Amino acid sequence: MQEILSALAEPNRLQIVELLRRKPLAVGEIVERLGLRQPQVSKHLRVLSDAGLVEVRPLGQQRIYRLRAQALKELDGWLDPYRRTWNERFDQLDDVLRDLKGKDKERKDGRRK
Amino acid sequence: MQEILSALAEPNRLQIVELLRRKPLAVGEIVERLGLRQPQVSKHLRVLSDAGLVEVRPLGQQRIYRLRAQALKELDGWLDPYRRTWNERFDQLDDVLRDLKGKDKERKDGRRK
DNA sequence: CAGACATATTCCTTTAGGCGTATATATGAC
DNA sequence: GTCATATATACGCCTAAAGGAATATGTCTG
Repeated sequence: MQEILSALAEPNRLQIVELLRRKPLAVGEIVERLGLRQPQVSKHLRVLSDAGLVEVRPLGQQRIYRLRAQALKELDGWLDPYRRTWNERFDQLDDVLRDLKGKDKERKDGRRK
Repeated sequence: MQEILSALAEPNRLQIVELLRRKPLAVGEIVERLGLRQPQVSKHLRVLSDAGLVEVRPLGQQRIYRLRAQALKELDGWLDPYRRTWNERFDQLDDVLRDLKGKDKERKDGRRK
């Protein structure tokens, strides 16, 4: 998860991922579409690959990269517990206020849950 | 989006977010639970706040940080187009092979990763 | 007011990572 | 084999950003 997030955190890599959303591409195609230099694209693809976000298949002398759904599903799964939370009451601040003060202080502002 | 991702890419910050998933916390509580030093926690919270991932409310001399659902929803929304894709056929490689070669050569690479 | 507590900010050092250039590796055509 | 093409890797440079220590800011109590 950590690896996935830091892979996506780099702007050019995020662009690559979004490019690959449409369809798998060879390195050279990514190079020309993003206007980056070939070595940087290869390096970024390496990082994305290590993070499990893309996979490669050779086709002649070129390498076709495509997205791996699994990695994105992992990210999606990470969001799961948060989804549950933000549908309930997300402003539990008042509860915490009570926790922190706790010792039956008076509540002069009159706020309640 | 970019900002959200790079904020989450830092391991300690990701931990802070996961801590705050349960309930809002004061800075000092985060410090003791994560075993980090107070200035670093404040700095990380600053980054998270700039990215819109958390918000603060003062409570006496402490500051209560809590998650902002909105930011996570944004991330969730970013995944949307991918969700659609990975439910269909995600392995369009063969299509692309045909596109690139145009003629049907043999297909026996068989190598993985 | 002083003094405590909680948090934020500043300054400095160190490290991680991105970019550019050059080069290495691999495959196909001849 | 040589050459061309496609991609990967290595090396050095440079900037962003993380960590540490000290200090500033802010708030409460007496």
